[in-house]
This record gives sequence, C-alpha cells and structure tokens, in this order.
Amino acid sequence: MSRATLARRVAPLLLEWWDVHGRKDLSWQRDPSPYRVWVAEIMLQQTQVATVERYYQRFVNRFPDVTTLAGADLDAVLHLWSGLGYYARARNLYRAAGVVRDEYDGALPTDLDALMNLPGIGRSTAGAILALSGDRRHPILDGNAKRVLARLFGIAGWTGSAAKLRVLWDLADACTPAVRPAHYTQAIMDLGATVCTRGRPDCERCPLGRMCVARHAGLTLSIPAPRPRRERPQRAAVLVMLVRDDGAVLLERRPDSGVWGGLWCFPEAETVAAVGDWCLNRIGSAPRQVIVRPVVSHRFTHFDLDMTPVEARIAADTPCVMDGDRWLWYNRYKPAAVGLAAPVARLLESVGELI
DNA sequence: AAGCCGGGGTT
DNA sequence: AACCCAGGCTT
Repeated sequence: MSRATLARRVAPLLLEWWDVHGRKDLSWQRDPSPYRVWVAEIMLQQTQVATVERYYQRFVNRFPDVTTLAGADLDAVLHLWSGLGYYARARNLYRAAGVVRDEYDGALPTDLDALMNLPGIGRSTAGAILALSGDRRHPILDGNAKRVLARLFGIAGWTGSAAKLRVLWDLADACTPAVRPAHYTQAIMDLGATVCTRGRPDCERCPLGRMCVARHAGLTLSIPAPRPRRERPQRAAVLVMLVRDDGAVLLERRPDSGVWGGLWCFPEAETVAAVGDWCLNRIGSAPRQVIVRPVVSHRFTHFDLDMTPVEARIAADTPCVMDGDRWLWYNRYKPAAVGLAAPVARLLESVGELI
C-alpha cells in the first residue's frame, strides 16, 4: 500500500476510535477557547498531562484571559509556573500575551504564520491551537504524533533529525482530515498517550494496527529510535543561605537568560571558604554562625549540578543595603509570589529546621 | 543542523 | 538508572 493510500485511511479509523475511547474531560477541553488551548499547549510542551493538570487549573483561574495575563507581574506568572520547569515557556507566554494585547486587540491571531511569530509558539503548537480551538485543518507533530506516524509508516531511526522531521511533517499533513480536524488532532495525541506508547504499545487495541508498517515488520519497539546519547557534564555551586534570626532568607533574581531564568535563587559564592568574605562584602559584617549543609544534587537534562548550601546566620536588625529589584528577603511564613526553582523551594522549606 | 532548556513519570 | 514527555529558541 502506498503511503498516500495509507494516509487517506487513517482519519476515519482514528475518529471512530476516538469517539469511543478518546479523552474528552481534560481541563482545557472544556471551553476550548484559543487562550485556554494556548496556555495548555505551552504547559504541555515536554511535560505530561498528569503533571500539567493542577498547574493549568491554578493558572487559568488566576489569569482567565490574555489581558489579565499581559497586565500581571512576571513574578506572579513565574510563581504559578514554579515546579513545572522550562521557565522560558512562562516568560515567552507572558511576552506573547503583551503582543496579543497590544497588536492583536487581545485576540490570538487565527493565521498560522502570525501565531508562529509569537514567542514560544512553533509550528506544532500553532497547529494545535488552530485545530483544537477553531476546528481548522492544521497538522501537528508533537511527541505522540511523531511516534504514531513513525511506527505507522515505518520511519526508522531517530525522529529528531531535520530529514526525518520533513518526512514526518509531510505525513502529518497528509493524514489530517478536512472534516473534524479538532477531534482528529485530539485523537492522534490520545492514541499516542494511551495505546501507541513508547514502552508497551497495545497493538491489539490499536485502530491502526492492521495497517501499521512497524507492527508487521516487528519493529514496534525499535521505532522511534532513542535520541543520540550525550554526556552529562558535572558542575558544582556554593549557595549562600543568608538567614536572619527572624527567619528571612536573602534571594537574588537570576538573569532572564540561562538556567532558572527570571527565578529567584540563593546567591552564589566561589567556594565554601569564601562565604565569610561574601558576607563582609554584601552586608559589611561577618555572620554569627556558619553551617555547611549536606550537598544537594540536582539533575538537569544536560548537566548535573552539585550544590553545597552554606547557611550564614545574622541578626534580624543587621543593616543591609539592597539595590534595585534584584534582591529579596524571603519569608517562608509570608512567601512572596515569585518564581522559585524546585530545589530552591525545597531548601527554603528547610530553613529553620536546623535552628 | 545541532545544542540548550528542567522537572517528573515510567520502566 | 535510563529514557522520555502535547517543542521551541539560539547559534
């Protein structure tokens, strides 16, 4: 069977399957407005549905529309994103909300290219927004669609290379129907998430099983191939946990670019031995007490970070000049609504436990 | 075209 | 412990 013939047969089978087995109760499926679908699609980038659900509810409750989001503080946006990871997504979403408010009168553009020009929205996310919120015929190629199509058409190898992506996008376009594109888009994601899974695909229950090239060739588990391995460098950092006797902890805002961009973190010192000097430079006096805490290891996608938290205790009335909006005395009992990376939040929770 | 960005789930 | 997940941006 030619690929074109195979592609034409996909949508009717997938839609029939989705009508019975598809997901229809996800938060963003109720009132699937462009804004709500947009927020969901951004949160769902590289993040699983189960993780997103509770973040999504809180986010759209606090920021129910583009105007509210655009008018909020970035700190408040990052606050509700804390723990979800990939914080550039939140910064881009916030920036894009400002553009939509100022240049599109508060309504997301319905043109694919205009959508893709907004920060954080690529081809797949733009297609998903238009298809799911407007029932417009635009293909998507997220992780689920990639896996389903690679297996169905027998596209061997890693699906991330430019050459494979070109082939897969063509197939995605060929499979997407003109009728019920919204349901089809949801269906191919649901099939990938619940039937055509990476580790244990349930081919017996797959509506496309009889025509699946990978299944007939016995290649289901080797398609798609895992991404090329890369070594993970080891890094180390010394975190200064400057704690006042009233429990407040000094945090510093990280630069917009780089790891944990725009989030608040403990200031860093060169070495454990340099923490005393760091305090002298910063607050003009030595800490009453210094406690070297056990190393906290954090594993990023691309490197491992070993953090040595050094707790330095100072009196509550120690004078300390804080220039600009780069410094913050964080009180865990009256927490500021700012963005905190997960390991930082955990360390803040532990302040006071060792007193 | 390849590298970078992060926390959590699954196996 | 390894691998992946409703990807997009930067270089």
